[in-house]
Amino acid sequence: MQLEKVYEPQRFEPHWAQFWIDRGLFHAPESGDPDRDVFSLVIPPPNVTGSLHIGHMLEHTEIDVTTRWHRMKGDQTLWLPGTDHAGIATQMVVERNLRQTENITRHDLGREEFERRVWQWREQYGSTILNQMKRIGDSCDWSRNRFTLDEGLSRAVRETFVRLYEKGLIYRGEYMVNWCPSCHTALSDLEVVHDDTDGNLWHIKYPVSGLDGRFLTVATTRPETMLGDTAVAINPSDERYSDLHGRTVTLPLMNREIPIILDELADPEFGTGVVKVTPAHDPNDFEAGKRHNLPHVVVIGLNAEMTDAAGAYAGLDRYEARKRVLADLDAQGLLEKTAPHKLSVGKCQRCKAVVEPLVSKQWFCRMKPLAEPAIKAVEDGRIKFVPENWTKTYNEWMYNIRDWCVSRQLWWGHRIPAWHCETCGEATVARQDPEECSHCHSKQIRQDPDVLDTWFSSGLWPFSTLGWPDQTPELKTYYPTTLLITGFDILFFWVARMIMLGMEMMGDVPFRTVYIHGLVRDAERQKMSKTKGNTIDPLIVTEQYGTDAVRFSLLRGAAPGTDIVLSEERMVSSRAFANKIWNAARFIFMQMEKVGVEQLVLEEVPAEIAPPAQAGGEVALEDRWIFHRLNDITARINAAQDNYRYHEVADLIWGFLWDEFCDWYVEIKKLRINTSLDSGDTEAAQAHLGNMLRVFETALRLLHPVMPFLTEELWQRLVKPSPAIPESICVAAFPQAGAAVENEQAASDFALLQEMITRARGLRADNKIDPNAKVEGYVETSTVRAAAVAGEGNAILNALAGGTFTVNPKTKAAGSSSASVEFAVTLTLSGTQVEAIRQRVAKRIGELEKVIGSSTKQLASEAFVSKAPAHVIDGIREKLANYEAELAQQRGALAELGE
RNA sequence: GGGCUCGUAGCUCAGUUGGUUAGAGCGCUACCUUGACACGGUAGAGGUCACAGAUUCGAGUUCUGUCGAGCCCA
Repeated sequence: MQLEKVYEPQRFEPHWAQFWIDRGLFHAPESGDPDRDVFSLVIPPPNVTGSLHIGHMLEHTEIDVTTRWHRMKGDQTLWLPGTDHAGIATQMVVERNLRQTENITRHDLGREEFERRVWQWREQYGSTILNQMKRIGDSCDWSRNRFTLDEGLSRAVRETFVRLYEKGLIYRGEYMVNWCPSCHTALSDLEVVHDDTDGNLWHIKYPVSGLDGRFLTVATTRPETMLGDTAVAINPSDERYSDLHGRTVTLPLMNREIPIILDELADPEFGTGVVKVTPAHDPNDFEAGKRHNLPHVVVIGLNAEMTDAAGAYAGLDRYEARKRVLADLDAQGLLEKTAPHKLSVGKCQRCKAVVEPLVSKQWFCRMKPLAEPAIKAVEDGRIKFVPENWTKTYNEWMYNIRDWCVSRQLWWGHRIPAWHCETCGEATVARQDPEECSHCHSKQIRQDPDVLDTWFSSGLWPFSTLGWPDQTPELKTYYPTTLLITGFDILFFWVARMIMLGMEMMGDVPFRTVYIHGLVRDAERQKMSKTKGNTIDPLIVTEQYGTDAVRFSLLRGAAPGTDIVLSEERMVSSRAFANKIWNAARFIFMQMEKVGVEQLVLEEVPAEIAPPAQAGGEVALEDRWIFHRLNDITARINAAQDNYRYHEVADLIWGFLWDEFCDWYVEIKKLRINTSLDSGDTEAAQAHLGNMLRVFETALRLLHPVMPFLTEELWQRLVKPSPAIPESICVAAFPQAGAAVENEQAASDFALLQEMITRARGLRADNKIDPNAKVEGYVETSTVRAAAVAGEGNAILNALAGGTFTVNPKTKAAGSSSASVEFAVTLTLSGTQVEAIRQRVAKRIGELEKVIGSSTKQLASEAFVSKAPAHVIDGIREKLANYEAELAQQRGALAELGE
């Protein structure tokens, strides 16, 4: 079988993506198998309006790697996909569409027709991201795809709302909320983003009534709200104003008498110590207003325009009103000063409009009682955060939690299941649409027009997607889910709420571990954003470099707790790695052809690594070594997977395949197979090839979770299909380390051989020998082991160092040498360039003297010898002896050169 | 104001409980188109681990402080 010369992922990725889905390889059965562990995970549901961005790609890569690893380990594995309905975002998209195509608003259509249009839109575009996920190979159980507005999930939302209402955890009332004047809805605190902005602090003089010429100066950042002032406050302890207690001031521009109240709200240290109080337009003032029974004067309306109560300013936009108010105050000599001031301005997360604090009637969810069990679940370890320092952030927020405004004035979402009675004014909250008021039995009821915050339904995701409120087998099998992988930006929005609602509704945690991934940044460590134009489109780079290379690039940076730097360079090098593997396979297939082996025939695909076969009567050194190494990285990769150390998984497999397998093992097998065939020993050639195939096949399985496409393509070509063999590498056993091939002796012997080869090559380079020229030389050994290794590895040394080396010859010709602890390798050369060698040897002697000095000093220290553990001391003694042995040899070599 | 994270090779980053001469990728230098691969090979250069103290026989790793960068909450 011939492979193309260069790795071209576009040729096979779409094929395998479809293959996995067609064969149902990611399908999770509804019931548990008592003999297998269960691994379950729900996707952080992407926004239905969205398309895949690089952040998703990272998140999905980490999820997919973990999921594929568990599946291959034999766990009963479920990755449940889906999308959320994204109330505001979706409504905005469809409204924009209506405006552009038909020049109408949703109000022109009416609620019912608008909702129909949104569903229509969703049918047409809502699967974009799901299709993209299929293309990049996300190993989801697509038969369980869910949407937050599905019938079942809507039932879950309704059940939850009613239960919480019945427990008194949901209430309705007039409170100050964050109002987005552009989206026309209330927002929760979390949906408001704060921007530090340059503004002004305006000092305004309010005349004190009855004291001619006496003023109280207030400082404010929002002068337009003064029109709604119903008091000014001073601190009760502030002696500057103690004579004004009980008096009133005249509100400028409005000529309204308002009281001077005593309240802690006024900070004597800040500004003049006097603050204006506008209960209808500021959350702190709202509270103060409650304390002092102050009236509310609403001067800014839902459109951010001044209301009739604003008198002469009625109808103006809030910022226009600000200008006019300031101008008028100035004209009356009441504007004392304007000082630049930095302030934090709340904006709508969605549309960036400046949020207006307004009093309105909304539904709230009481958080404290829900937070308690959620705090406890993390405290006692039933839920673990990775990295664990997120626990602190989580606790911080949970301990200071405030009630959650859950109603939204939108048309797209779960309608609040409450009916208001026009007769008695009470609300009926019910699981089934009621016919009459449950309080007075009036038929004059109508449903609350509001919908719920999208996060309310997302908060139920880990169990609503499994069928709750029905007690389904899936719920029993897969809840609590094993793991959640998500970003820190939705820790409060989503993770915390899932924990609270999971504890409340299910009586158990929604997941046992929360892995928080980092942020993808560009090569300059900048956040990626559309406005900066530095985004990397995963679909484009996937086409360019291959999905596997993009995944690999992301993973290599994904050390827990760090951000991920992604650059073209990285993807280029990952693609180079993929190409390297591709070409290793290409070489292997060529050898198979040469030896007459069509495909790798396996009786099974075992998890544990079995010992290599003998070739020519013995197990070759390189086989003993590579199987040991394979076993070692298998153990390390499993451990790294277990601890979400994705960067380590990637690095380990890279190092093994490139540095050990390709650079050493394959080079040696090249020699072995050729030698065997040249001498007509087909059996030996087959044995050598067989071992190489087994190592490669096992490595492909180790690599599969990380690079699913490339490994599937090669595995399918390599392994001969049979009923005993899985139909895909994605369900073949993940390798497990065992004692059978552990061989520390082979590891250190091979390392010694590598050193001989490297030193011989170094001599070639130092002496500027033509890389194609064959050299002559010899190896002298000072230990029994080194002699054995040099003997067994002689052919390898000759091949890889390009020459003929004898071992411990009786007569030695002069040449340039490189000496190590256990051996010296010498090139016999005519016209040796001694100086280069001399310099290198001298440098090495310097290094050795330095470390010998520090080791000797350390061993001479009474404190060290008496307190350090024995193995550390022994280690240093041994090392010191080695240094000294090598130093003696180096000095000898230097002396020879000097002659 | 409170909290979190980071400062290690030219660049981007690893370095799990303190322990023998601190690693990788990219970049750089020299040489090599050798029948898997130039998306390659071989050899090499490059680091006072931000700074100052402390603990310890021993600190990139622990503690305190300083400086610098970023993020979250109020």
